[in-house]
Amino acid sequence: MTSTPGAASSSKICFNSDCKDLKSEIPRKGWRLRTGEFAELCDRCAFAFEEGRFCDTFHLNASGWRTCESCGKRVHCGCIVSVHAFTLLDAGGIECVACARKNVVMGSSSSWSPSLIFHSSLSERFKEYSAKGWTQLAGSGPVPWRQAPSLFNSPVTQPELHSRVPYEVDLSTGIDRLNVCDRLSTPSLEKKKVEDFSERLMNGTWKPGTRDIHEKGNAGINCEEQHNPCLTKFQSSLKEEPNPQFGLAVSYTSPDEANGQNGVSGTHLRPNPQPPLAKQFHSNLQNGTDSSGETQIRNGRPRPDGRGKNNLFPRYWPRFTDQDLQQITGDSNSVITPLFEKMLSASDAGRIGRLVLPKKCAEAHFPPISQPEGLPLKVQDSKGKEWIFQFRFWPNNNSRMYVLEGVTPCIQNMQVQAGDVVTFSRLEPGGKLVMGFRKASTASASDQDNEAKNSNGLSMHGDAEMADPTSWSKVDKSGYIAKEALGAKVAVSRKRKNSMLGSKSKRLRIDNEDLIELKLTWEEAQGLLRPPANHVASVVVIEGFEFEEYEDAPILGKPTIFATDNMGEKIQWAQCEDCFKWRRLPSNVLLPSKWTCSSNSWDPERSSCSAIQELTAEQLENLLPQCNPAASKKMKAAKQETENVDALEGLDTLANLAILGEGESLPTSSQATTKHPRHRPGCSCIVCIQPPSGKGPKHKQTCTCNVCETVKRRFRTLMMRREKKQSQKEAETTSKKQQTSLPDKVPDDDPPPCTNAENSSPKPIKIASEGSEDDPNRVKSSILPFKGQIDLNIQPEREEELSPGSDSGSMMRLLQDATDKHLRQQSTLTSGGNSNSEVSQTQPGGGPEGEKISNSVNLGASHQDIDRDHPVFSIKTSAPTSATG
DNA sequence: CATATGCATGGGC
DNA sequence: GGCCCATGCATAT
Repeated sequence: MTSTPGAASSSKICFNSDCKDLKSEIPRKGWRLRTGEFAELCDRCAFAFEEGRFCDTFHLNASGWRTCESCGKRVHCGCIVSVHAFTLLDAGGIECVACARKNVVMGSSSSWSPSLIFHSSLSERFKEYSAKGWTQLAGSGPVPWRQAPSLFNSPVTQPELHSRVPYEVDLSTGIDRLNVCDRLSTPSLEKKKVEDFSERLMNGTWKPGTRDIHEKGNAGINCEEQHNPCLTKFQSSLKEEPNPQFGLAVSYTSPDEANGQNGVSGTHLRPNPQPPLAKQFHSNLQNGTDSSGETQIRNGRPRPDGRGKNNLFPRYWPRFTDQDLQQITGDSNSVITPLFEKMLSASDAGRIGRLVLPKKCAEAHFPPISQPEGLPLKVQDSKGKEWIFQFRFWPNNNSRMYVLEGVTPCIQNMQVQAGDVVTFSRLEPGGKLVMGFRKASTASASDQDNEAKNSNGLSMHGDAEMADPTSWSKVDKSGYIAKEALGAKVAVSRKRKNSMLGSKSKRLRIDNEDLIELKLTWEEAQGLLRPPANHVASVVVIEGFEFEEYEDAPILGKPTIFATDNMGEKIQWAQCEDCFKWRRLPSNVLLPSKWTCSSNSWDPERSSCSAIQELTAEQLENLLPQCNPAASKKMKAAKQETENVDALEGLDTLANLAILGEGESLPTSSQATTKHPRHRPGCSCIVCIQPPSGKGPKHKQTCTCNVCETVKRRFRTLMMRREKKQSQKEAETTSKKQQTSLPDKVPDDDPPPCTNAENSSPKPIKIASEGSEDDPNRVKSSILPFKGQIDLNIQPEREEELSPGSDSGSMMRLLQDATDKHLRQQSTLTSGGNSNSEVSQTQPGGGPEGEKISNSVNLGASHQDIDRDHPVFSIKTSAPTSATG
């Protein structure tokens, strides 16, 4: 916040309206403002603030003072300055932060802060309260929304749990127990309370001076995590009320139905669709719902089954993007309230037409049903088209399994498939249930079409959006409003290589490396891979292509947006984890997955979250869409487009190679399906990996999306590396280059398949055996050589194995071809061209000789396969662990 | 036999 | 040990 200009810093006067002093020369940070900046104070005020005496000093006569229930300390609860100083208690009253900490019982408590209470826009919440019933299917008409009941009905009154209710809004009023999540038992009641609350805000408790208002505003919108430029936009898009001071996270729950179902924590918080909001939502859920939800006082009825947790798992937290919302709401004045979302499983997306609904979500957001047959539910999609599903449940053990039947048409219409996410929201007014979707990866319209129809690959992406700058930028997290429609642009091929895996192995365990490689999505890999710290990827230009080499295993880094500034200088934009502001950084900078402004050593003036963001929302919007194309920047090589193109097709294969570990490395917040064992981003489970149909649209060869670019880049790198090693090896093996024509295979080249050859010996795969499976093998062979060299490599072999017949095969082939070409050229250059070239043939079915030499060098070697007489068996088969090193 | 339906199973948390 | 839920699978159509 230093000298950065900004609302907060524009003035030279202390931000504290009650203080007329000049700011400290060295700006002193105060509380965080709505903009994300921090109030800049004079020394005195800053000191007071730091000492926690600010309110004592300046707000002494203001309303909002309350007493800590634990220590009796007086705490000002009516301003943004003090927003973090206390915690609202479930049972009413407040607790100072110090006491709250001591009493924190819930593990998740740490994730939220009292401020969260104020996060969401009030208007939103208000609307929430006024939610009506759902529109049910024909004839049924609006149905009274059921209360979210039972979850909170738990008779148990765990006092301890009550200790902290994030959502509780009780500004010393009678609203004490207004738990944001589920306090109101009836809409009307809720509304009333809300109004009451708002009224109070306007009146008594909160009536502050202008400054206060300002602060409040901050509190309402900004507190910790909302600093999104988009917020404003978002709000407007949602038609939020003009003065959303506080965001009451009150959820609306309807009276529980008689069927005894337990409502889940209900809708609880309705996060704003924005990233920040989403985050907030999460917090709320965790805290409010999860933690205290059960304990909340509800209307009573204990859950029959005694289950207490109603928390909607993170994986179901809505993470709508503005885009999503806008898409859904259109231009109407409607307000969309995200309810939950679910990543489609193979089953969901299959032909069966049954979409399993998370129990809690179903109970919380859908009309209560007491009979297994359930009832028809009318749902509108983002295009306004209405669908009628049968919302029902199956008795399952002592519980229920909720499903939406008849979703196939809709699923197909939306062109979503396993791995993609369907979202459910409520549109107000009207309470209409709206179903949206988010492709695991964005894809071009055409691709989408293909996907839908072919059901090609499952979306490997899972939550790829996180990783893919493109999609990623659209994610709530980014807080950036993407304009593209969902599903828009990039065509990321989602080939699921192992389509076969799915059906047979239930829950595939990804024990072997092969599978592991599939854990990351392209986007993820592309967006996150970075050279290891301290290791700038060396770039070698070969044949017009730049190859980045990582001496060490690449690491996962923070996705950034590469761009070129006005000066033509290459730069990259990174978003702060804390304030979500985008910061401009040198293009060559590698950021840790979690990066914040404070780490912005490249721009001291913006090394603080308080510093204004250089990019305007508009610019950002413009920038983001370019992500994909932008990715092309990385692609420096322009030459041989054609050939590359061929290679590109196989790039996806490489993409898989370039997969590190699981989503864990991904930005935590980005995990769409948090911890879901099966649907984690990058998850290689059947759902995530296997498309129902096993087919998937491919990216065009000319695609320049980030994913493709990355893949290409990696491919180049691999090639490069390989070349390098090869040349070294050659040099070593024979000083006589001439032999290159038949580069002796390096004796060692046949490292036991199982063992990874060392990098030192780039063992190209000599033979790719061909056999029937050649394609795969070939590919493998070609790829294998790289393996040891780059961690990214995974064993392509596996892929093949997994989905022999899948597209991967062709991709592999293409890749192989590309590789071969490349090698050929190389060999030609070095050895003057030889028979090697022929090797390049990637013919899958290649004849018996099918040996493929991935490396020009090995050509000879291949023949000599050590153990294998038959190319067919070559390495691959035997060695799961990539043989080569 | 193909598909739809409903419940059972079992892995993961 | 219980719950959730993806999928399996027997049965019905």
